[in-house]
Amino acid sequence: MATVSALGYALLCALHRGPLTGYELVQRMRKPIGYYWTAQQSQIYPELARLSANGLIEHDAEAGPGPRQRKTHRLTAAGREALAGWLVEPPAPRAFRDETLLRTYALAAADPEGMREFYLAEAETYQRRLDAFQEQHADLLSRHADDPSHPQFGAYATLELALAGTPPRIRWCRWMAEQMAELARRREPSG
Amino acid sequence: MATVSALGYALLCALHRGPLTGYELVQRMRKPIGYYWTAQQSQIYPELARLSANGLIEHDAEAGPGPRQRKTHRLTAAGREALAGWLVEPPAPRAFRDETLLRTYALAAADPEGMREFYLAEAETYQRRLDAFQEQHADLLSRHADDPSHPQFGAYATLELALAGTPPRIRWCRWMAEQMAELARRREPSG
DNA sequence: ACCCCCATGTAAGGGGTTACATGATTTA
DNA sequence: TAAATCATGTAACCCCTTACATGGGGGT
Repeated sequence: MATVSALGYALLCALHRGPLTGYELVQRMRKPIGYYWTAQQSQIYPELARLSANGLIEHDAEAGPGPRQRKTHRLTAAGREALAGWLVEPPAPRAFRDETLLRTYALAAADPEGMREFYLAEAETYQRRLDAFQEQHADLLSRHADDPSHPQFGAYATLELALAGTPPRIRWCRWMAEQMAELARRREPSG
Repeated sequence: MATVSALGYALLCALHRGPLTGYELVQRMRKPIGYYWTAQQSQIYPELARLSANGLIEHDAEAGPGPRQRKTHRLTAAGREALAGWLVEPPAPRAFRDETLLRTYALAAADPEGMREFYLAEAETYQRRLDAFQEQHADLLSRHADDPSHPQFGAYATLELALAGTPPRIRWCRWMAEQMAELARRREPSG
């Protein structure tokens, strides 16, 4: 019973709705799958080989356009079982790392006007991300994915969290920009 | 002009309020600094040596309790300058990875009752985290760290974001638990 | 001629985690 | 006597990122 890495489970997750080739998996995992997981091509191919060796996936092979075969991967019964077991396991606590928060912690060592621009730029970044999320959310809603028995409800639900979590972050960035403006005003009262 | 890693800047951030020994840095970075950055002891000591070689920090050495010297590190003028420059740089986009969201994406492959328990456990985890944040927030408030010119305003501000971002996550977990209950009810209408 | 898309794979290097190692002093 | 604390350092391993490599087919 070989252990499976988080990346391995990510691939099983990506395959849970139907077979995909390695190349298709690479495409999907460039844009984050479930809006919160990415992987590189150079990770994916070796991991597919490992999952296959462990009997969690299997593939059909046909002649590809290049020098190598095109393989279409799908979950085996063992793979479906391993996935179902993992899904309900409480996740091991991961270390959060957020460079913006790290900068904020040491903010006293920075120029307030520079930090004001920093937070405004952050707010814009998150605003653009929110716009993209809203677009995809609307698309899934139009396909009635808000029904928990809909096959895409999972993807819809990840967007729900993104839509709930992003606006507070944007408000915080704007609030930080104001605080920095206030600081700059105090330090140089006459300009 | 050697490049400095994110970890290197994290150490400069940790040192921005005054000198610390390697051991003290290890203690602080076990619990996340700024509530969003951690590092292991085995990373910290080599990184301190690199920062020192690059002239960004320097240290006094005295006899320690064990076989090695006790070193107290502080920022140099060059270190303070490097930190101030980095603080206002827009952060390189990092890959988010969230196992909970990954599981949610593939939720259709799981048992609804198992997932309901999963989300309830998640909600409790975040609730406990929120309680701890609120305690520290109250502590910093009692020391008037909500003033942007207060030396601890940065730490206070990181807590502000945590306090704004965590409740939506808890509400989402509870909502997911309800959705899973609804799904279970539909699949087994008579129990 | 050159670049992009399909399609799969390997190599090198950085960053992070877990565990090992030393050894004196304090606490149970 | 056993452990925890102080204090610094090393080794092995895994994961991830960037880049290299092959080679046919289609577009400009």
